[in-house]
Amino acid sequence: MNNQDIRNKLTEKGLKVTPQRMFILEAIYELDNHPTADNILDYIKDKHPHIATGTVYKVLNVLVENNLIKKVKTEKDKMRYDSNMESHHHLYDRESDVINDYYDEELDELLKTHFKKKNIPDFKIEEIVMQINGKFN
Amino acid sequence: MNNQDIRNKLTEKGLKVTPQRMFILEAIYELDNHPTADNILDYIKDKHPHIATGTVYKVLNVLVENNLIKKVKTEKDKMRYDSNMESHHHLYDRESDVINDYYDEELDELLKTHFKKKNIPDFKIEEIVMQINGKFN
DNA sequence: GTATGTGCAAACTTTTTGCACTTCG
DNA sequence: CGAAGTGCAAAAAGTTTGCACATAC
Repeated sequence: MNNQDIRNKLTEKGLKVTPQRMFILEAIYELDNHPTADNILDYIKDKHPHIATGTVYKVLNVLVENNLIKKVKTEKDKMRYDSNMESHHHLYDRESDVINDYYDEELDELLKTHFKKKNIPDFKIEEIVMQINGKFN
Repeated sequence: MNNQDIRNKLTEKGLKVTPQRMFILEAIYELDNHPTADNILDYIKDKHPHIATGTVYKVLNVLVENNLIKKVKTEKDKMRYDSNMESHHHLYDRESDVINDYYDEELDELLKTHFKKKNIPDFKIEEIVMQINGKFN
């Protein structure tokens, strides 16, 4: 993911390209382990000490609203952000609060078939995210 | 779920039975739609105006640690609590922030079979919770 | 040039903490 | 009686907001 790609992602959504937005998106792609706002702020502050905390939160909200990133919540309090917009699931370790992405096309196919025949009354499915809780070793 | 049942749940875990713990557990069973700490506090304050906010949070944490209830996270800020300890999944509507329980034994069986043959390296699965995002109508 | 974004600090919300007092077993 | 739980108020932690100034297009 180079600078031009990031720039394109913003312009595709009709968002103005600002240095802050570039840094923040870059940070989320770089910090691949579902960073918190704080992680992102730390990462950016090294190179660009003048960015404001409020700006980071505002930009993160704009990015979420424009489907460039996703919010992920764990059982800890902080909100975390996910740059991965493809269909994927999460392996989550309560103890360490680590989230890893999990891809499984066979599983997705299985779910698709299952929910095609098994209709849920009064509910229209848009997306299925499995949270697989357990322990890394 | 009567008072004696609730009392038993506490004693089984070796927890002291206090009025506050009774009210809080009762409230979570009663407020079945995955209440927030605030919902619980409101519900209890009607009958027992002297309960302290700090106590509610402390008790909720004790109940979670002792596997009497679960934390449920959404994309919103507040933590929510689930009295349902059986294996089940969640239907979640982002817009209204409503969570409904979803039971599907056939699905659970499917998942069990799938993950038996599909081993995830370096990870030991303890529990699978599906968050099915979509819209209620 | 103008709409939009940013910096900063203050405020807000949710949750935690410390400590004196109370209660359960 | 002693260990554990509660109330209260203060504060911590995370996030949002308002407004003057700056910048992208």
